[in-house]
Amino acid sequence: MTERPTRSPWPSRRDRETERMDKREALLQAAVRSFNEKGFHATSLDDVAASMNVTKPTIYYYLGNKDEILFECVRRGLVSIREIIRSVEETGGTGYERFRALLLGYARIMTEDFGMCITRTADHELSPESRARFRALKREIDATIRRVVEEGIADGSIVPGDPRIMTFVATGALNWIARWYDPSGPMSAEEVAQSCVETILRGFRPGTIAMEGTKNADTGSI
Amino acid sequence: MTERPTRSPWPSRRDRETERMDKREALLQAAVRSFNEKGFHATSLDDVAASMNVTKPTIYYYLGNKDEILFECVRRGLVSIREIIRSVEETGGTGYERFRALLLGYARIMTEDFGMCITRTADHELSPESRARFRALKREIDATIRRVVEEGIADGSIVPGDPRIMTFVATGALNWIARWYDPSGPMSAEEVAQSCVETILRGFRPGTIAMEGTKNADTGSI
DNA sequence: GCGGTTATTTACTCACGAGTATATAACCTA
DNA sequence: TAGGTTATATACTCGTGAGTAAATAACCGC
Repeated sequence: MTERPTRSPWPSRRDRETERMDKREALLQAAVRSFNEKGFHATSLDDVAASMNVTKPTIYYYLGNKDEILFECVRRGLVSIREIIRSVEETGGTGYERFRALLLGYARIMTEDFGMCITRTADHELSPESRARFRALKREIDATIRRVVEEGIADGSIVPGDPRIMTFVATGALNWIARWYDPSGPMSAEEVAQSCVETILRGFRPGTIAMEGTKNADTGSI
Repeated sequence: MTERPTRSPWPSRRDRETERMDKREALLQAAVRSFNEKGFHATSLDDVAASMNVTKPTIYYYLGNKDEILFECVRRGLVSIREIIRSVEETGGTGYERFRALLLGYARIMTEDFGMCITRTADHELSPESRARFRALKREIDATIRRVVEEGIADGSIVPGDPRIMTFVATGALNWIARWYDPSGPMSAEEVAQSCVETILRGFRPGTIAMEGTKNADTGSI
């Protein structure tokens, strides 16, 4: 997307570097799509390669072995979540407000390829080393969210309860999006994210006092 | 557990039949445990057999092929859920009351082997035929729960909203139990089930009017 | 247009694990 | 104790797919 003048037939060094990255990205995309669609084990690297009109060794050249590929996929998803959380943490506001913004970001990521890959990937599909890193990242995210819940309870903006369970319930409901959301379905990713988060926060019992709009600007809805 | 007098060394026909069923059950248990722990693909039937001191052909004798075994595991979990739902449907009460009882039963099953297997199993791990039956069962359960939500909204006992999303959020949060619950951890299955359901129903915003006890008798808590 | 680097392919190896044919043991019945 | 049925094991086949060695093509700078 960098604008350059009339393309020379002799690509510059920078072009070649970009091309290399593009190829890498394309292969990773093809891999994550296949992992999500058919599952990690049922995905053969031959097929992934073929889908991009190359052969298996090319995949090894760009991405490494199958375990490294899967780990890179979930890593990206988890890093996205971590970044969302980090940016929310900086905004300030009550625990509840931060929790809400954070869940919204989390939910959006769950509708994307790398995000979906996180919850579709079971720990034991990764090598022991990757698994340890995978778990560590998840634990870190979990701990951060839990802390926000605790702060919300402390400042009275979130209903009291067991923060561990509350975190699992909220993230569990969002993780599940990755298992049922269909981009070609009737709802957009953004609609799904917003309505899921609203439902989680609101609960099922009537009698809640406040009722926030579903589409207020501060959530950055499209 | 059936009490019989001093055991004869010549087993009756009935004993032999029972023994056969016991063996079948034991093998199925061994299989589902391994599926849950190591994943379907990483589980070899040789290992399952070895864990019960037999060899692979014995598994085929009692249980059929790997796909049939997995399907039987998820089938059992789903049938349990269906039965819970059916029994709740008969009790009557407001939509909310039935919804609550139903989620509680659902949550309990999610802490058990066959229940866990449901959410740990991705559709594509099953053969096309089993997958179709798996999906049909899940759809049926989902539709029933959604109907209860709709009835609750209609009778004013459940907060208004999109019943589809509400069902996915509630069941998603409970499905996730199967991914983090550790029987050897600090909380009992019953405690987990109750607190998760409470959290889902209550939501996160302060200001809810009623506050039900977590351990009232009508939920059949242990 | 030569030498070296970068990119990609062909053509393998190798292990693993599902599924099965066949033997055989155990045991029950007549 | 013979003959049949039930239960279990041995010892294989076979496909699949990860991973790699080695050849080769493409291209770049000089």
